[in-house]
Amino acid sequence: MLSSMRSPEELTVAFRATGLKVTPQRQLLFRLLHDNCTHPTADSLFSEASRQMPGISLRTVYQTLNDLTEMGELQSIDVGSGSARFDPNVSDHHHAVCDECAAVHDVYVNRAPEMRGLEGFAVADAHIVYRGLCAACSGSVKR
Amino acid sequence: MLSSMRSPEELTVAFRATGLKVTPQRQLLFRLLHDNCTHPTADSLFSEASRQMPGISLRTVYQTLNDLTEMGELQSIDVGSGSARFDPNVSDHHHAVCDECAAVHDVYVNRAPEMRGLEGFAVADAHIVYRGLCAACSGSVKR
DNA sequence: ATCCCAATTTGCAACTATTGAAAATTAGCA
DNA sequence: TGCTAATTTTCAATAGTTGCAAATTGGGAT
Ligand SMILES: [Mn+2]
Ligand SMILES: [Mn+2]
Ligand SMILES: [Zn+2]
Ligand SMILES: [Zn+2]
Repeated sequence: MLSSMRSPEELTVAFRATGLKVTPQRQLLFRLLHDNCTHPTADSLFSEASRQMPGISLRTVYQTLNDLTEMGELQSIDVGSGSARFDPNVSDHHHAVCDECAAVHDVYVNRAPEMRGLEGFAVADAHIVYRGLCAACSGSVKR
Repeated sequence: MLSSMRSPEELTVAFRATGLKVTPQRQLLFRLLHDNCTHPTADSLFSEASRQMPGISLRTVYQTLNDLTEMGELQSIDVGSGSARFDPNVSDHHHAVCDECAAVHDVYVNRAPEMRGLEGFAVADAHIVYRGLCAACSGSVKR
């Protein structure tokens, strides 16, 4: 059910097995993404990566994210915030975006909703984006 | 229920009442958008507008679309196709995007799905994007 | 019918997110 | 230790959209 990206160690093996090289840049990104539930953007990952490896290029971050996505280790999601968010949680789930702090949370729906207007449409995928205020932000309402 | 953008005539009155001018450019866009269920992009509207009014600028199209959106006459939707789609149907509904022809169809859901992971999240809005093959495209599958 | 001026349009530069291309570097094997 | 294909870096280019300033104009006032 919960299908998560493989660990840095497993990815190292998997990459080499496919003829892909395991570079320090890639290893760093494996680590930054592992168990990362913040739904980071390429740029936020680049910022953190730069701190740990000054000189790493944004292009490499994009490249690696795209590679991992093609391999099915990552999911690229679009919540309408302008830039893609990357998600090591590749299980079938949805997202809630806070209008205040922009945090992205996972949402699991049990049963698909009944819909009208999809007669004849062969649904391959459905993604729900909820917007509103997260628990932290709605708790700290200024009133 | 079905809340649609007002007619060109009604918008003309509404605009003037607000101190906004009714220019030929705006009138043209009022007409192009009225009853338009194609979920057009700014650029597709610009193309059609240019045909009827050579010289109109893309900037004006964006400006007018943004104004109408702020006024609640239009809805700007993001189905992940790179550019915003504008929808004169401002009722609460969802969308199905064809992976083959990129057409965007309206979808109405009766009952919201049960979800998990939203404890404490104050949902202000939810939007579902379905992807797959539309009736036309799944009918003409090449096999 | 004309004036006037705030609103609008236009033209174009700037901006953000992402990708393309080519040169420089390097992982991993022989 | 060398070799070479894979990777990284650099930087230009692209798409969609917005910012800004100069030129134009709708529509009320005269
Ligand atoms: Mn997620
Ligand atoms: Mn619609
Ligand atoms: Zn929040
Ligand atoms: Zn189709």
